[in-house]
Amino acid sequence: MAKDLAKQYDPKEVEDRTYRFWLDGDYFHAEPDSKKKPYTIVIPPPNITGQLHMGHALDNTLQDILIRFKRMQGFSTLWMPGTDHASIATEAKIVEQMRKEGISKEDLGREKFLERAWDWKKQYGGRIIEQLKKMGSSCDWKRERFTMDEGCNKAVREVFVNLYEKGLIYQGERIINWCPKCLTSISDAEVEYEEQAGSFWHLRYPLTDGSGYVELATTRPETLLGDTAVAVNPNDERYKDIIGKTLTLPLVGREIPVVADDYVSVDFGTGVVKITPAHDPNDFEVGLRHNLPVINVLTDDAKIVDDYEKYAGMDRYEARKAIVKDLEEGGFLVKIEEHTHNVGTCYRCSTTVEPRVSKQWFVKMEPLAKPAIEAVKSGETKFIPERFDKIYYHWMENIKDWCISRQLWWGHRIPAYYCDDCGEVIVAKDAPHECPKCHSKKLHQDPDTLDTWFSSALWPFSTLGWPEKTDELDYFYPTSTLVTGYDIIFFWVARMIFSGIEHMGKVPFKTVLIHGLVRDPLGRKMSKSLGNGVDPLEEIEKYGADALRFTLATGNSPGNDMRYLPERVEASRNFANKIWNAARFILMNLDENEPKPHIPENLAVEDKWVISKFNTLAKDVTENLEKFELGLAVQKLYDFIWDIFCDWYIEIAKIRLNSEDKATAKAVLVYVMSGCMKLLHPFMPFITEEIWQSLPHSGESIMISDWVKYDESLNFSEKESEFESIMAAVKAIRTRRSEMNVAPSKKAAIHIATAKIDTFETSKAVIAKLASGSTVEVANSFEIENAVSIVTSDATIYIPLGELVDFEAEKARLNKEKEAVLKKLEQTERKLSNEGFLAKAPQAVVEEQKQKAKEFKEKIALIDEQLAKL
RNA sequence: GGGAGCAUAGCUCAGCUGGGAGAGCAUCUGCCUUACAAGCAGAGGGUCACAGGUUCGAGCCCUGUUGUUCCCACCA
Repeated sequence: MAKDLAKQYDPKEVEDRTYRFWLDGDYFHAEPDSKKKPYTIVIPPPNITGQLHMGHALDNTLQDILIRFKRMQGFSTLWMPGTDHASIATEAKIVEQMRKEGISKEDLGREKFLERAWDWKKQYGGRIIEQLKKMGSSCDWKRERFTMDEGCNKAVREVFVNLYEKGLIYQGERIINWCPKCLTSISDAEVEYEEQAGSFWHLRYPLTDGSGYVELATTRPETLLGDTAVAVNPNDERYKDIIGKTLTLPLVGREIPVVADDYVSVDFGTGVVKITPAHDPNDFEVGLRHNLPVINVLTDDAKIVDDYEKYAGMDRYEARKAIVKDLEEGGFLVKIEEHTHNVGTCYRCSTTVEPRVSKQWFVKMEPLAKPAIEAVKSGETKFIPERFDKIYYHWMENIKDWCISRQLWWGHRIPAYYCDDCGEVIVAKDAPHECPKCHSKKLHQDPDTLDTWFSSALWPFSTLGWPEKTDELDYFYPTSTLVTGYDIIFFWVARMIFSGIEHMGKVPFKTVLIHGLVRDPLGRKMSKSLGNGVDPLEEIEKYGADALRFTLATGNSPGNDMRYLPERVEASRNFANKIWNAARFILMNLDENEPKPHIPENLAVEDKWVISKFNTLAKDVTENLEKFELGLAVQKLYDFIWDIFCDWYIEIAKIRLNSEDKATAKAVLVYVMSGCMKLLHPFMPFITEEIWQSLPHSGESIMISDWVKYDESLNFSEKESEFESIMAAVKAIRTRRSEMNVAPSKKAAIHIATAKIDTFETSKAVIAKLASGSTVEVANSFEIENAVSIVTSDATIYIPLGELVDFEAEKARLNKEKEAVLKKLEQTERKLSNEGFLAKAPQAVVEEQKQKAKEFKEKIALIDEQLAKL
């Protein structure tokens, strides 16, 4: 940053250059260091298919703020980066791409398909990493990982085998959620429920003995083909005598029993439920209890199977229409009601999922969930904000076994092998050469892959080298803070917690900082289909990365959503510009060999005021950051820099820079500016580095400089309040002049009558400069004609503005002012006359009120004095 | 059906353990004051959703109501 700078800050000129400088300096890299304490964050690995969106921008801004803060505090700070293979999302994209070329997965074959997927990874996997760099993210890129790299693969196999051997992974024929479009099973967590308008078809099934009909209602008439029973509540008087009888299934002609089961509620619908064990999770359970056959009537892609000639090949909704029509014609349809109900959809493609019985691999959850609940209850892992505890407990306590096998090719292949001769199942880290039971060499591996979240669950330790015993694992695990959105607590956070406890014996992180979603100005989720997403890269291009980061950090409180408004980025950009210009001003006043930042001797009152305020700021910002109140911290920095430093201190410094005493003022400017850059650095890394480098400094980079520490000896509270008297006078004069429409160019003499002569005498020049005074005189009292009078709590100020003075207006104004003060005095006195208040309120609060009452009374006296003169 | 969040200035939101209501944007007035018009100085604007309660004192704590957003839950 040279001294002859542009009036406006140009982020484009600074950002890439500065980022390269950091990389060249290797400042992002962390090593285990016994002399330092570790601070670790693992990045939520973005999908290789992904492009940076506002959610990433927020998430990574928060992480970078914490990382940079802790790095400056002297921790050995590791931010572990990487990407996720995102099995289902990536596979879907590649299949889609192939479809456009007219090729199917089967055409290509597994091996070729995987080659293609790896090509995709090579081509696009790095894209989002480059985008994260644009944000200024200080990740340790030397340690970048991928969920399907060799180390992670090894960790996955290790975990699978461990859990299998402990009996915590098993294979079973169960009802699972099936996506007919993705053609794979998905876990419960991957199903999203949405309310849909549907119908309730009332049907009647004839009793086989010809004694009548049973009426029931269903939302899915097409599943009738797979009905193997009808159920009623055992206590339902209406149906007591048909329990045990059989019905003839319409259209199919199969005889099915009437069973009694508590699952059926007496007061819903007709009290009769058709049971289709193959296509409904509840029915499946009922089927188990009553030993009912399971008849699958749908294919992989949700078409009717060949067994039902008439409907074979129809898709489930077509079949529904045909079946309803046939039921109607056969006299089995009683009526159709409108009915809204929850329909499960695939979280990736939004297709309605089809519950389906199939053989899958599962993780037994209960034994894993228990210690994971305990870890949060005991405070080993803390959620911020705390309310997410409850959500977590509720999920963990009601968790069902986790279906982990996927009928996909892109992912970690399940390390299970089957003997073609004897059917033995072998689960092993490495492919076995022969069957341990019958020594056959004819083995084949399970074709399925694992749920993407299976490998991300291991991320906090697989990235540190587990299952090897590495120094990194020893030093950086458990990690310190996990930063993520509330939308993936179940998918990821919960699973990392139980995995960490199970495989490492320790929770994976101490704190989980939860943030909300970034929404559009109308409060809607940003989405591709709505087209309301804002591209962070475009915003960076337009306003700079610092402005974007500042916007996302400001006003963001943990767990809450925020709206992204263009005006706010603009305001942030303006703030960056403000800082830039403050720096320009300071630089143009510095000498070639200006000393490094220090606190000089002979501080003036305003110096002590600003230093004391800055000292308090450092304390507040540090405390806020330590409590994860990033939004509060950044707000305080904004207020200090703009209001206290720029609008007051720099303006005052202008006087001093023309005087004898300029060295002190320069030193204070440098000290405070440089310190502000440090405190602001975690939030706005680029501009702060640029400015810090151009100011006198020691060290290579601001990002590895020492954090500002609060220093009790710099707390000048008396000088603060002294200077605040001066500020109050300046503000009061400005307001009066403004009310009277006096141009700032019109200077006027200022006379200050006060008991605090020394205080005001010292700051005469300041008052003259900031309040447009031609001269400033201070005395115990003045007798001045034709003057405007202004009363503050410790002074009466006269400004002879001759012709502008309107005595009637003056009188009215003074009376209005008196009125206002009287009201406040009344409030205060009411408190002070309350015995409860005097007896129970803390002494300090009472004293404060007494002091106020005194000040109000003094001010009223001064006003009365003025009124008497008019 | 269960649970949670939110409701503060025209708009978007802060307000950290209860002690005299804040910011940005927008509006109005006056300023090119030698860092910044992406700026400076000033002004207006709020029954802190509603109703109770606890307390000397409530935007903040408790109860209820209304509105709104979200999460969880297999009533066919």
